[in-house]
Amino acid sequence: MYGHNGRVTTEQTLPAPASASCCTTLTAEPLDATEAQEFARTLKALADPTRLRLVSLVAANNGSETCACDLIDPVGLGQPTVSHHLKILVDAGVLHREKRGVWSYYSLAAETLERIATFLSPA
Amino acid sequence: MYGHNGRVTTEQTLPAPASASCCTTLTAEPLDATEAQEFARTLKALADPTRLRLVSLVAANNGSETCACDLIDPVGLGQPTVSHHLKILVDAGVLHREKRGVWSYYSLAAETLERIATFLSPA
DNA sequence: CCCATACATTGACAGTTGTCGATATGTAGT
DNA sequence: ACTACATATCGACAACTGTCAATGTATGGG
Repeated sequence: MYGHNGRVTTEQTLPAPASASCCTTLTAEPLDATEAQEFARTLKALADPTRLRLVSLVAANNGSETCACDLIDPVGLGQPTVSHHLKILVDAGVLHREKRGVWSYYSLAAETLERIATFLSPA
Repeated sequence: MYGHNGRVTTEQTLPAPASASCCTTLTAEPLDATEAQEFARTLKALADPTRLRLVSLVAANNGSETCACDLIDPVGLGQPTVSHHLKILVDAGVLHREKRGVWSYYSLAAETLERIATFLSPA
């Protein structure tokens, strides 16, 4: 996989955030195994201190665009490691990536965060 | 640990959900490493399909109390495994445990869910 | 006192994850 | 073409995780 045609921008490894989970909430009714797995996947992407910091850095920088190079120093890890974390966040639909020139610009996927937040919201 | 006085009810392995993070949100300003680690810990507890189902089962059963025995069949895993997951959820402050007689009753820690939900809420 | 029951803990094991150094890929400038 | 640079991918490795079978611990009933 990972064709070499260079047109990988804004990749969407997932077909979509799935349909059934549009209004599902954790505390309303018992989750079936499929819903559980789906939400666990997104939560897993967020459940890492480095990735939380990456998301917060991108979000805080909302006005101007954030490229990967701006994210390496703040988190204090190697470039491949940061790239790895960003991929996980993009794959999970938490961040969007747009390649332009040599740079990759990241932006927040607010919809996903919103969805998870309301999913977890009790009552 | 785990004293044998039978009065282990509502154990609180954590001193408290920490103070600084009372109003912190993911998207407002960059998280420092400590805040990130703290939220990641709670998110990690939730980032597993089995544990999500356990929480939803407990929450859905809000009226009557939920004992561990009621949770084993629905998730289809062994008793030790379920016990293990419940411990993780209790340690993370997502569930409360109250031992009474031979049974352990679990209830939702809505505060924690609320806190995480508002933390993730964008804008 | 003994047994059945409910739950927790232990030890083991495969699978996953976070990190790194090395390398590959692609872009832009000279 | 060559070089410089930004980013992604690969391969490796230690650490962590989810699961189970076996065992431990405590409670209540005879």
